Amino acid sequence: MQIATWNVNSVRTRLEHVVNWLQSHPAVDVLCLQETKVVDADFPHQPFTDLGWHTYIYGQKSYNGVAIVSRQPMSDIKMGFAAILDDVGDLDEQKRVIAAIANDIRIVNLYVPNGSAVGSDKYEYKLRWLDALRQYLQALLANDPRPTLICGDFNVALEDIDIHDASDRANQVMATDAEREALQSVLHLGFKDVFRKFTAEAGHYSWWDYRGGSFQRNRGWRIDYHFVTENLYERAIACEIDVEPRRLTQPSDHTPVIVEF
DNA sequence: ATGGCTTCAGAATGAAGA
Repeated sequence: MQIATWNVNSVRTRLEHVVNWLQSHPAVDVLCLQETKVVDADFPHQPFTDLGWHTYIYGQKSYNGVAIVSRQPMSDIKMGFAAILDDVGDLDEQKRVIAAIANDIRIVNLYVPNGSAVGSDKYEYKLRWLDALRQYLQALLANDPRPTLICGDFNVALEDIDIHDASDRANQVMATDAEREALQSVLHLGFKDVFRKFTAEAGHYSWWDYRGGSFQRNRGWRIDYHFVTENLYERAIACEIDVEPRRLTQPSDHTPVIVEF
């Protein structure tokens, strides 16, 4: 089984890229999308359903939004933190969480807030959101201990080797100790970075800034992940970043990451 | 260089992304 994650930076703008990619990667069973940037009523279901695929969406106007495209029907679709947590305050106003089950694997598709700038209101929101994610996953695993995968755009580089240049990381959003600690608190529930089962060295990235020729110079960040419970970690046989879509004209600034079990 | 691109929304001296 293959599961992929891809922040497409607008599913409507990237529709042709996404459909072509799925058609050229027939072994991918489930594709988790982030930053769909479209209200549910306007989501372009038809290009997917015409090819026999199933779509599960949780979107909003202009910003954020997550979706899952699956070759087979999925079950137990859960939108937002409120599907699990009682009091989520303002944390579901931005649509960033959708979960479902395929092949007895719980797949949680996430778009973690960016945080804007260290110390800003959005940065504080990001840290608060990650704490809610920890509570959400703790409750989810307690209610249902099946194999679980969380994937998506985490907007945090876990280690210095996940950044092309970490020298100023204390001042850089996605790289600060507080963000790493908040994400590690999530992972301490029992999740492991499956990419690192197969690849130890630096220089592998999933996002490159549109500006300054960052992709051509490979000045990237690895911020898109598959984190899996121990049973899935043992079952994983590959985890790869597919840089090819980043070479296309009018690309997303992120590229897909695929895990295979 | 509070920058450099790109998206959406809607008409901005914009907001947000990362």
